[in-house]
Amino acid sequence: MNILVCDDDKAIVDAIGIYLENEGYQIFKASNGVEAIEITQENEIHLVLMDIMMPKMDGIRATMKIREDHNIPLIMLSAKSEDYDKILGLNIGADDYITKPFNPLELIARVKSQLRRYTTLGSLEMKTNVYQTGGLVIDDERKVITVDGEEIHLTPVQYKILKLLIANPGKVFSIEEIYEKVWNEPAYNPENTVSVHIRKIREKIEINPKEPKYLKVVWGVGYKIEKI
Amino acid sequence: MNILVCDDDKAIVDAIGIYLENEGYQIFKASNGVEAIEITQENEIHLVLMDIMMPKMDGIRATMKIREDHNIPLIMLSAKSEDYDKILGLNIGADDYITKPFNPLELIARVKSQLRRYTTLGSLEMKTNVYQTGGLVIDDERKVITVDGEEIHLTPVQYKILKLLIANPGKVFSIEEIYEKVWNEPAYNPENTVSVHIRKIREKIEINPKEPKYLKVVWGVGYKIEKI
DNA sequence: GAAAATCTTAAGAATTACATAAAGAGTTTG
DNA sequence: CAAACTCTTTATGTAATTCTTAAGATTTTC
Repeated sequence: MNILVCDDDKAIVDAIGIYLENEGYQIFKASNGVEAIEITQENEIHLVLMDIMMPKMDGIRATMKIREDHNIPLIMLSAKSEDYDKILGLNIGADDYITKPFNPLELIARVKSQLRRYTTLGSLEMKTNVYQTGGLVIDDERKVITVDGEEIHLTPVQYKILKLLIANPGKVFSIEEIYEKVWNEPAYNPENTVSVHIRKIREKIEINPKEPKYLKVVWGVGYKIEKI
Repeated sequence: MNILVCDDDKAIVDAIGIYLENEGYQIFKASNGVEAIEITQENEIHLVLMDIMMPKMDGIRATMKIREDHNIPLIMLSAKSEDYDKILGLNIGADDYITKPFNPLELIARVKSQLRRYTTLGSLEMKTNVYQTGGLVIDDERKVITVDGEEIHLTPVQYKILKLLIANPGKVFSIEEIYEKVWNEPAYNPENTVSVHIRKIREKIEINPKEPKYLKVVWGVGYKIEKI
């Protein structure tokens, strides 16, 4: 995420820059409105922190100018704590207003809040939880499994075992581990039980169960899903 | 635009209500978190103003709960001006934070700022509130359900269940999930209750309830509406 | 290459989850 | 306040899944 920090006081720009870089953001710096506009035009900026009082072009006019072309979140930053300025700033298109001096943690929280809204809006629950290896796909939200595009049906236990394995592709799970993770209880005599389920899963997902392509045994250790 | 104002101090709710109604907004009022959640579920709310300290359920928990289902702008409103609370509020999903006492003009400016962002961003969501799959259509605005053009009648609980499922087509919901989302309370012994309602819904929306076309069971997991 | 260990396969019994019907409790409506 | 409707509970039937048992096949060990 790229953030533009614009203030004529270089010390403030640097300080904010350090806080935000610690959070993993990429920082662009400007010291007046003209520079800020140029930077937004030449780079993909995801959020702007804009001081109001600046030489050349002040933050209010710069904000209006930026808003002509961009819809990114913009937080105003100013020593003026008078309400009139806040209201003006918010009315011309700022998304938030922070008065100096400010608590760095609050600044970061507000930046994150704006970015969260900007990036996740409309995509509430876009996490689809899909695991895949080779032609084997498992959609955990819809509880649907497909092999080479063809939908197959697994029973609940079979599904849980397969999901455990495919969620950690390549990792070998012992029979005890599988039993405990899937059943959520200590394994009593899991060998046969688990192996029967493995068999059933193979019947369904493997073209040739004798030579499994996905669900492989590791002799004396356990089973794994091959990472393809 | 509908705005929910939630505060246990009725005087504040009314005052805010007057300011916002003057701006042309429709106001909904709640005096604690539980009421707030109910209102967001039963009405189309576009913005929430949420106090933090309230009886029954505080604003922090109410915000988290609302965020599970809704992505609308939410402004926190609190006498606590300590930074910690601001940061917490913003981090759990609030879009803004205003400390009491506040300037009404600032409040309005922040409300407008949030709504501007919410409505213009991503051409937001001319949410039609009409869900459809195959010949099954549910118009949540008018609360009307049709199957192949023919209108059918569902009871409130049946309606909520069906809406939950069809709003997330293909997604499987466990019986517990259904119970908790629809009844808004922890599931005590939901199996029978839910399955009876499922039966009733099927009687009404399925041509042949024995072989449901829309409302399918996923064995050992839950129910889903088939995405057609 | 034989013995031991590990894994695979099959089928039926036991268990669990779901479907359905019907009755009683609670709620709303006229 | 009675009728109608809705929701929940109980009981029973049905279908799907899981477990157990046990024999056969494969791999490893000595």
